[in-house]
Amino acid sequence: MAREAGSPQRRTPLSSERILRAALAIADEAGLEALTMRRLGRQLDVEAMSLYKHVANKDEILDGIVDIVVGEIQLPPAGADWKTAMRMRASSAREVLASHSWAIGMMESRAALGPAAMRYTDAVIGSLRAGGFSVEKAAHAFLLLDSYIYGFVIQEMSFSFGTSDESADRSEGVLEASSADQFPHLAEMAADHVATPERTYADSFDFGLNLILEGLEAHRDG
Amino acid sequence: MAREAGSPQRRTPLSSERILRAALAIADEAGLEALTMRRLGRQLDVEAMSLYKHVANKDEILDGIVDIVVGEIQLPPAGADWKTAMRMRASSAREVLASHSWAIGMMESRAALGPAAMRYTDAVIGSLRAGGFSVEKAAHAFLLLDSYIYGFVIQEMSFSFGTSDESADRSEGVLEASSADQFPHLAEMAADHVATPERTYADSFDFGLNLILEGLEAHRDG
DNA sequence: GTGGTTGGCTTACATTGTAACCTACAGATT
DNA sequence: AATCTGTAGGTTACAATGTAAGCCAACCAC
Repeated sequence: MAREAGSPQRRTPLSSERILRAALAIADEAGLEALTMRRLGRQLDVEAMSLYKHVANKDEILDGIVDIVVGEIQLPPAGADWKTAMRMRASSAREVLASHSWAIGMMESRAALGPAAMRYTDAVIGSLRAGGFSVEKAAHAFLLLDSYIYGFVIQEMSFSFGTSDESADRSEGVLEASSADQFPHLAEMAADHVATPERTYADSFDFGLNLILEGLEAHRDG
Repeated sequence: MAREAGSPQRRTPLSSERILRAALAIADEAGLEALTMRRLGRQLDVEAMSLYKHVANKDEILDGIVDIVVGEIQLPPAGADWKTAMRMRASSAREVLASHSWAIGMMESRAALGPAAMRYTDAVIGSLRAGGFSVEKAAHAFLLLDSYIYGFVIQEMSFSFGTSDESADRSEGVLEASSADQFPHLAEMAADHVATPERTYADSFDFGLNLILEGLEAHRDG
């Protein structure tokens, strides 16, 4: 089981980075509920308890992988004007969060910002301030934009019938059987959505984002 | 241990409603992680396994209490114009979700809409359609508004230092020690926030909500 | 060398969700 | 009334989880 060519019997030593990297891989491939200490140990070819020599507990691992994910989000480019900067970081955030679909659910519980989250937050606020927003307006804008991004990803995830087979069955059943008469507007919209599978979400995201950006521009120094 | 005065030895029988009600109480009072089948049984003066005569599994309970919470959200009043209707249901949603702070974290994982969620969704869409939105525009508006609401509550929760003691310590420490020079914009904003404890969130919520509503009005039949 | 630190292993335990089975009583049937 | 049957509860048991405690071998500075 030698990993390094250099010393034949020696495997590459553990480290918190290696642990986090492996934890992230498991969460991405098998879901957050599959991320157990024992499985993480197996992945790293090590006993579960050995992990505790490098991390305090599982929560620290969870905090760590969330911060890694946040670190993948593209920072708003320093030179660009605030609107395009926000557009870029927003679509990057949506992309990143959607590709680690478990991450959104953790943002809520994990309170303290990791280093990447601080960097990200600071950069976003900086971009807004440079664009002419007062501290207070920048706070409002930041909260508004991030609320939209997070909330959108949540909904995008929870409506994702199309990948899951049984949920498709269930939702189709529910929508067909009962709601046609009981919930006419829901049925109408669902019927409209059937034709357009996923393109709609990207459109919707851009629609909302543009609406918010235009609104912010109008209120920028109100 | 008789509960009913009528028959002295007989306790009030279990039912899925009673179980859900008790589960909701536990989650509210002690947090979602305190909601275990054994504790739920204890609360109802019953063995844990007896619960399974009324619910299929724990997930069904979780789905159930989420739907109860959604049911607490005030539906958009049918008569009112769409803007005030949206304003009312949005602030009700924020209030309800904030008072069951565990609920937001579950919206993401639980895919299928429960009956209350369907009623709610249908009513919101109906209100928008009645206000002159096309099916497509109503879908956009719905997604935008709900994204904002959910995302806002998430951030409101995760920034809630003030109740938790240790998180206050931590965040203050982090913000003071390292970030003053490394993250100047973050520090600046944090300093600004120190003076205003919670009033700011209500203001911010209204600001964003108004901005979105105005934007939607402009795009209503674009 | 030697003594200490360190990174891994082993064992163990409390807590979780839940499967399988048992029991006693409420009503229906005879 | 006597019997049957379904059901709401209890009991036991098990596998999986996070993690505390202690052990040991290999490396390090001296």
